[in-house]
Amino acid sequence: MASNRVITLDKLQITCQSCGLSNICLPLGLESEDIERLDAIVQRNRPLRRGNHLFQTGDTFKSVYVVKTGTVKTYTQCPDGTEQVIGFHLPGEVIGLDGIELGKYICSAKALETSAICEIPFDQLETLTATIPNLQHQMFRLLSREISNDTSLMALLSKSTAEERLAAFLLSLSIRLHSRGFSATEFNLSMSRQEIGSYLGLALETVSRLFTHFQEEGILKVNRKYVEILDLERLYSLLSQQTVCLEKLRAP
Amino acid sequence: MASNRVITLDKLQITCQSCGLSNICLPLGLESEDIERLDAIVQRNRPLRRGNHLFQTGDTFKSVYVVKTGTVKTYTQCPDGTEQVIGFHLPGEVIGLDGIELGKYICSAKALETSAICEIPFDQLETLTATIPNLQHQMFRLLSREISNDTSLMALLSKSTAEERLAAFLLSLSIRLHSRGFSATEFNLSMSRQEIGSYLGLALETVSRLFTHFQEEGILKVNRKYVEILDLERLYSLLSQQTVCLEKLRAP
DNA sequence: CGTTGAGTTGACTCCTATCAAGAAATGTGG
DNA sequence: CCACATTTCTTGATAGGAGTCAACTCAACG
Repeated sequence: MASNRVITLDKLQITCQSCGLSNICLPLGLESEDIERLDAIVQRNRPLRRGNHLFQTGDTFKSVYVVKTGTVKTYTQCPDGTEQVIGFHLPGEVIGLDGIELGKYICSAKALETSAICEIPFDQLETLTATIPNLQHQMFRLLSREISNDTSLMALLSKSTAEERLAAFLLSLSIRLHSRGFSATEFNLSMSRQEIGSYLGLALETVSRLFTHFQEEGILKVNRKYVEILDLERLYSLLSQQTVCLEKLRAP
Repeated sequence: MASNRVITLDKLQITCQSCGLSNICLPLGLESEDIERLDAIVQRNRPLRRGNHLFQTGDTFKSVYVVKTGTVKTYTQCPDGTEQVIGFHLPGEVIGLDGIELGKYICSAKALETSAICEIPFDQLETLTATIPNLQHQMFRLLSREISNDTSLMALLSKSTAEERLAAFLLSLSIRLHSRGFSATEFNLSMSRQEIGSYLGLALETVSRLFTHFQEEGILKVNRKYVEILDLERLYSLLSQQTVCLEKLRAP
């Protein structure tokens, strides 16, 4: 069942640039003709501008999406009107998997900055997975990873202090950006303090205070949205106490 | 692709009593011969006694499990030794899906009381899903549901007060037990205050205080592990404010 | 019948939310 | 390009919810 022609990372990126899903398929490898078949169903829509929605809560589930560039946040609206941020999705990450169960999206997805998104019609993907065992396995892995990530985040939210949460958040961003070829130590936050707070279960003022606190400690250099991590070790050490190992915070 | 012979609930339960997975497959229906094939790979091991492990963190992932009777908790060990409860799994619910990604379980699963568990070897299941499109779809749905549930729980943990958390927890139990034919208003808690607290991100003392508080309010009648919900409406109204709709808390 | 672990209750402290005001950046229209 | 409006961010003061520590009760079990 294992592929006899395993594609290397470089080859894969060239062959299937359009869809981050290929990265997920990598570990077991897919035959190049299979990659072409996957590539064939991937739609490249025009870039999504800041503030525009990819889908909204309740929309009929039709596709999963892969972020190519930019950042997308997913969120739900609480009964009282406030929004609850579910996640931030960076390049290479997949959105919309939670819509499979009920056939409609249970959250909304909005671009935080101009973002290029690939769309993969799910019925076509399912047809493909049924005929490519490896792809099916990678899809299961992808879904399983989502579950693992959520589990880690739940642990973080239920156990940790504000300081630990923000440290974990920054390190998660660092790791994920680095894995996509960006700098691990300096980046622009595309989300507001409010959105970070909502995601981490903190008030926006607390987030703001922690940024200045980390800066005073010499751990960060913060200028509005621009963050530079000066002392990665210290940041890591902040969550060594109770927090589940960060390996699990590594995102899709 | 849709089945021409849709199995009814009764028929299904008789045909495939051994594995709760069939309940998940219901919505789209499976042909009875397919159900037999699914049934054939399900292993019925001897019951797990209280305190015994189904698997532990780091064990090689081989199977997913379905609780038939009893309760199983999943948890991880924090670096400092304390345990973080991930979930409580009631009859009909599936365990171990988070192990797919890395090929090893990322949490431990332990019986809270004597429990009957079905084991489904995952490689065999994958072979089957590749040849039964409906089953593949149901597996995707099952994984997607896990993600949705986790999302709801994250929202609960990051936004809600202790009161809302415990109310949501009790209602979740109520709904899940009821859907399996048990009473929605009275049941035995198979987990300790400590474990509830860990799951909800609260101190055990807080959980205890809330139980007495709910009792004083006439919402519950509590006797140690035995809980009777006297006023379901009031319990619901406690989480109507910010909490994401409970529909999502309904578990696997 | 003593021992052990779970659960309850109280007192106190601390973390973080909330309220409020000001500063900085961003956007808009003339 | 500049003044004004708006949003975002920062910082301070205050209060409340939940954690922690500690003592006590209760049930289970040998």
